[in-house]
Amino acid sequence: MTNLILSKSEENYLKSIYNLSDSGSKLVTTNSISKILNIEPASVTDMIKKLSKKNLIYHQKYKGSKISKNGIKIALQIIRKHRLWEVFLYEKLNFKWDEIHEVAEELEHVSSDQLIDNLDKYLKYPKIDPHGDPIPNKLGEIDFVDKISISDLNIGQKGIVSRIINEDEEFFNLLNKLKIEIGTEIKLIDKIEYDSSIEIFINNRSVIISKVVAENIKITKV
Amino acid sequence: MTNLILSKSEENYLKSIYNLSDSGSKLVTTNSISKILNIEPASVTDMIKKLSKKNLIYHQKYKGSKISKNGIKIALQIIRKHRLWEVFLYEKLNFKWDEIHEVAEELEHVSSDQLIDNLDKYLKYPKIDPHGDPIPNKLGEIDFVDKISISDLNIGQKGIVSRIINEDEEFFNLLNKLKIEIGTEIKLIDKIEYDSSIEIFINNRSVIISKVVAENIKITKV
DNA sequence: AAAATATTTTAGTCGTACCTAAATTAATTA
DNA sequence: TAATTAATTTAGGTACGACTAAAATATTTT
Repeated sequence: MTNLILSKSEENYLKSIYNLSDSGSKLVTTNSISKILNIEPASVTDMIKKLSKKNLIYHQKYKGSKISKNGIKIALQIIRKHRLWEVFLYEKLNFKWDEIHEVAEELEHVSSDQLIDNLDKYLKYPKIDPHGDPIPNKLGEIDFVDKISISDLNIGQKGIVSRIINEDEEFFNLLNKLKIEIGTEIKLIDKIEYDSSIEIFINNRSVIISKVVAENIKITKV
Repeated sequence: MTNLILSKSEENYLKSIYNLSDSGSKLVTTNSISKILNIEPASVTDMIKKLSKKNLIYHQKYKGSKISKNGIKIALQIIRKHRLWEVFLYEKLNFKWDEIHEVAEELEHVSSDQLIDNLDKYLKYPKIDPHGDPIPNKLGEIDFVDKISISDLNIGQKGIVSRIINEDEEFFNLLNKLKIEIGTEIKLIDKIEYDSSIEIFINNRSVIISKVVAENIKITKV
């Protein structure tokens, strides 16, 4: 039951369902899939039936969908491809950090195990992609490092930037200006109650960042 | 009229029509497309209508199809992508010579100009792919070096292997055994009338190769 | 708890890209 | 040149993956 071939659409649905499911634990609603894929709910229902029949998800009418063991396995392989291609685009082809996602969305559907294994080797078996997201290995094993938002730190605590969530260019420019990248050390100076913005110390100076920005920069404590 | 987006199928048809047309000069029959793509003639007729409507080919009922200026332009871009990916797979990912075609067939349909331009740069603007086929540049310009078959040489004449046509593993193994690759010098010793096989001198020894093999090894005269 | 609202599913369509069977046109052979 | 054969097109059908409109179910509000 592992070697079934999925269409590009099926792969995209499965990936989205996995991403919405909190590593496979949560029920996923039809509406949430509809929103993330920009496809009408009625169409989502159709695909849910298809994926159910293939035992990639379990579906209870009007309740929601849960991704199966095998579904997770396949989703992780798609995510692995996506993130390896992102590393390739970023490191070898000099794509900007905010340009890689879109192209990787296409490359991830090219189906060749040899291709992805050789690419992995060529890139020296990277553990994270340029956003800081972990790359599953060939067996689907993945490092779940628990990452917290900057605002979860206590005042005075330090952390290392380990994941940057947002993908648009504006955000990318802001990070560039602040010289924030994966690996940058951050110290929380103060939380401003008024608008939930926070003051942090990076690169030898203190700056204030908004709540939204803070939420999109994940860190690991040191 | 240049920036229309084509489906994977449309791209495959267009590429096949170009390849069958002798660089755009010859009329291409519905049957020949059917054979090369392994698609029934009736289906080919459907697609011919579609491509005609988009002015990528000209079609005369019951006569044949001719690829248009714009069709050639697009076909050459697809071929460019295919060959650049072949270079990448061969040189960077250590694919074998006979393994690259299939994967490149998929990669060629990934649509991103930035991707292909940066790949080109990364590969140092290669002029030929691992089979010896010329790679069109960004503008669609391509080196048409006239290549002849070994059997077109006169006895005693020398040539350099410049293109290897066949793609299967058996043929690859044979070439490996004979140590024939792109760049190898070949001298024609004799033509054997009986079965049209030919005797050649390579790597300091003489060998006899069959008509079929000879036809699949193209050379340039020295 | 009934009514109103939101979510999900069903039913019926549509374009794409393929198919088979039959009709039409072109090419070849007798 | 007439008959046969081959190539091509037309007509009608199918699976996929999307859609809209309407029905069914769940949730929230009054």
